[in-house]
Amino acid sequence: MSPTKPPAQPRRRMPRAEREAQILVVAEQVFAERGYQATTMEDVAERVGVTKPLIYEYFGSKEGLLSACIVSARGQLRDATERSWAAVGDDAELIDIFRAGVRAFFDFIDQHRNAFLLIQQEGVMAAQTSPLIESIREQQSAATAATLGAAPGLSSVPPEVLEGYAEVIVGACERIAVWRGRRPDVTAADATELVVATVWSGLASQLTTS
Amino acid sequence: MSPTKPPAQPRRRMPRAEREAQILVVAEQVFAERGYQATTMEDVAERVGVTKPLIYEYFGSKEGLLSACIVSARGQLRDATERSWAAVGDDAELIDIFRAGVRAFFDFIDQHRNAFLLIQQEGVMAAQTSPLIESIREQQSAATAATLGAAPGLSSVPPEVLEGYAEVIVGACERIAVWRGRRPDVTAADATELVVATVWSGLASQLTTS
DNA sequence: GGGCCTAACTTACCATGAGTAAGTTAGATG
DNA sequence: CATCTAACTTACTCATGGTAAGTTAGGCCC
Repeated sequence: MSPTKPPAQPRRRMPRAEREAQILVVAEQVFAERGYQATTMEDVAERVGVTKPLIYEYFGSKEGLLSACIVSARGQLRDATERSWAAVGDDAELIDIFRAGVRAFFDFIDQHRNAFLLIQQEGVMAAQTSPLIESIREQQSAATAATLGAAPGLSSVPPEVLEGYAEVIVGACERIAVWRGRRPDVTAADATELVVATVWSGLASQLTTS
Repeated sequence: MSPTKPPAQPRRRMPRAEREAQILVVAEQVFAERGYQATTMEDVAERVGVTKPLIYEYFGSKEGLLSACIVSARGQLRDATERSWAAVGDDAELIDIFRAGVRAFFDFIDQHRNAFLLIQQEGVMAAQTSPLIESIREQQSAATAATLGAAPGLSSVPPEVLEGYAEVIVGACERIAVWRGRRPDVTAADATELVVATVWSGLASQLTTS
C-alpha cells in the first residue's frame, strides 16, 4: 500500500552518479542527432530537465561532456566485442575468433548508431583532450592485437607487427561501417565477410611462414 | 633598374583568386596547429593580414573555410596518388600499382602533415556540409577502385566488391597513418609493406579464383 | 592625367552560446 | 526539528561567429 519509494512523480533531485549517467545518455542522443557544433549545452540541459551549470559542474566543459560520451561509447563497444570473443571460446580456430570480433563490431554499429556517430566526432577534440580519446582508441587496437597474439599460431609474431595488423583491421572496419551508411544493401554479414576475406589471408600467411 | 613591379612592400590589394589561395594556406596551417574549435576567424585573418569580413565574403562561414581547406587537401592527396600511378605505368603488375599508391599516400602524409591533420578534422562538419566532404572522400575510394578494376586480372570482379576493397584499403591506410604518429620508428616503407602484406593476398585470391 | 566605377577591403556593430559566481533548497541525518 | 551538505538555479560575463554599412585602392577609358 505504502511503498517506501513510490516513484510516481519523478524525484527532483538525484544522486550525482545517477544524474551523470542520465546526462550522458541524453547528450549521446543530442550530439548524434545534431552533431557537436550544432549542439548547445542548453539543449542538453533542457532535455535532461536541469540547468546548464549542473552539467558544467559534473563534466567541466562541452568538450568534457563529449569526451565522456565517447569514452562511454567506446567502452560499450569494447564490452560487446569482448563478449563475442568469450562466446566463441578460447580454443576456437583463429579465423572464427577473428570473424566473431568483426561481426560483433558491425552488429554493435547497427544497434547503437548514436554511439557510432559519436565516435566519428572524435576529430572535434582539441590537442589537449585528444590523448585521452586516442588512448581509448588504442585500447581497441590493443585488445585486437592481444587476441590475435593469444592464438597459438601467431604467438611467434613480434608484437609490433601484431599491433600493425590490429590497426589495419580496426581501420578497415570503421571505414566499411561508414561506407555501409551509403550502401544500405550491404548487411552486417556482408561487411564481415568482406573484411575477413580481405585481411584473413594476410594473417594466415603469417601463420604458415612462422 | 626600375622593375615594373618591385614587390618590396607587399601589394595591399590582391585579386580575389590569389587572396583566396593565400587564405587557404594560412587556414590550413592554423587549423592543423590549433584544431578547428580552438581556431578563431580572427586568428586566421590576422595572420593573413586582412580582416574577418573579407574571409566571410570569400568563404561564407568558418565551416565553409574548413571545408575549402579539406577539399584542397584531399585534392592534393589525390593528385599525388595519381601521379605515382602514372609513374609506375599502366602495364605494370597489379601489386606494383597497388604498392605505389599506398606508398604515395604515406609519403604524402609525411610531407604534408598539416593537410593530414586537417583531413582528420572532417568529423567536425555538420550534416549539411558532410555530403560534400563525404563525396571527396568517396572520390579517393572510387579512384582506388577504378585503378584496381582497370587491372587485367580484376576486371571480372563486380564493382561493388571492388568498392569494398577500396574502402578497406583506404581505411587501413588512414588508421596506420595515425598509428605512425605514436610509433615514429615505423617508416613510410614499413607502413606500406604492412598494408600490402595484409591486404594483398585477399586481392590476389580474387585474381586466381575468377 | 584625371575622373569614375568596381572589387577589395575596413570599421563598428549584433547575437548567440560557452562558461561562472553567488546564491537557494531538497532532503538525508542526528 | 534543527542542521548541514550536495543538488540545483538565477543571473550574469565575455568571447567569437557573423553582418551591415561604409571606405578606398587602383584599373580603365577618354
